[in-house]
Amino acid sequence: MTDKVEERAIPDEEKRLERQLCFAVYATAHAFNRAYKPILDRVGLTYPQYLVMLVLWEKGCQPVKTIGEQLDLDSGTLSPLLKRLEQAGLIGRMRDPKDERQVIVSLTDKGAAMKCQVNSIMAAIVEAAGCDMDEMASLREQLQRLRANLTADESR
Amino acid sequence: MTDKVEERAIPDEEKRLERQLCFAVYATAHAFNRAYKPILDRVGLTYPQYLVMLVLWEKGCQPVKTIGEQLDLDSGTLSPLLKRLEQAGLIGRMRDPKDERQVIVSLTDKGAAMKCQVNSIMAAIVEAAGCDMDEMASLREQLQRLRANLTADESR
DNA sequence: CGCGATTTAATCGTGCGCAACTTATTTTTG
DNA sequence: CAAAAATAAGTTGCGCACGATTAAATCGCG
Repeated sequence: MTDKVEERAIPDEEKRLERQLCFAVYATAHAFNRAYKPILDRVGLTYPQYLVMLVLWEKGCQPVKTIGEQLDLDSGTLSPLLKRLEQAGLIGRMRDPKDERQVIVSLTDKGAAMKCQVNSIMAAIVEAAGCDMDEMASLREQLQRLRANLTADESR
Repeated sequence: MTDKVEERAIPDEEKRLERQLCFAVYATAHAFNRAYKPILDRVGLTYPQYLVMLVLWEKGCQPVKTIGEQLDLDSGTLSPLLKRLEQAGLIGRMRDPKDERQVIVSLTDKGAAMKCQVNSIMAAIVEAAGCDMDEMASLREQLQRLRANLTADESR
């Protein structure tokens, strides 16, 4: 009733470790978000919007579908997000004449021009992360593997 | 020339790497969420709600503030979340008589009983992650360091 | 050719996550 | 002691995420 605290302090080492990994990913994602926020606020983007812009800067105009595949997001998330980017004058959207189901997302001049600012954004984050390149590469690879495992498992 | 494509494909090695790390964390967090979802659906919890329950199972009843410190969440996130857990009959909330500003969150019998189910939940995720313990420990440590860097930088 | 199945976006409802603000209760301090 | 500052929780507004549904266009198969 008041104190059943005794046996729950260290339930099981392996489970404890697992908890900390999933939580570490969760909390680090939030920390990244917070680190990006003040920087992205200056250019008027949210972090997911910035990711979409990165895709467009790198790969050029493309349908909503392929953006979603690269970012692992569906139309339920992307449609309103893209609408906001369009209202901000950074992207344009038009139906593909070859396949009217698809909406091709393209950069406006304003959106393309914003690419110049990406250098200072990334530099600020790299500094905030405080990792050397080897560390970053190693961490990224491990996360990619973990993510692949989790995603593969999902299909069962 | 043909170099033009290469130049565009890899604008700058360091920046490209950074993009992949922040995105890797972002996407892995989503992958964890999706991996947990079908499992947690069965017990009627969301992933953040599960994290709150983990804190309560481990440390016992405590004020909203300390839950927030451990999960890095503020009252704006926790208040409605705790309200839902209360409505689900898993936790209770009452003002601390010693300091009426604080609300002490406690487990109900139903909430405490749910702890038994955590074993199968964690086992399923560990299997889905497909990592051995060393890998998990290493990854967790790197993420904790990264998160600490990002958070420390924030205060500047 | 026609009609059902599939594909692509958009919409809706729910639940975070967080900044900004509000309210209530200490705590500090002049 | 009383006014001001600090603290804890809740509320509001906005923007993701995502499941479920809808609508339109295309594909495929008889």
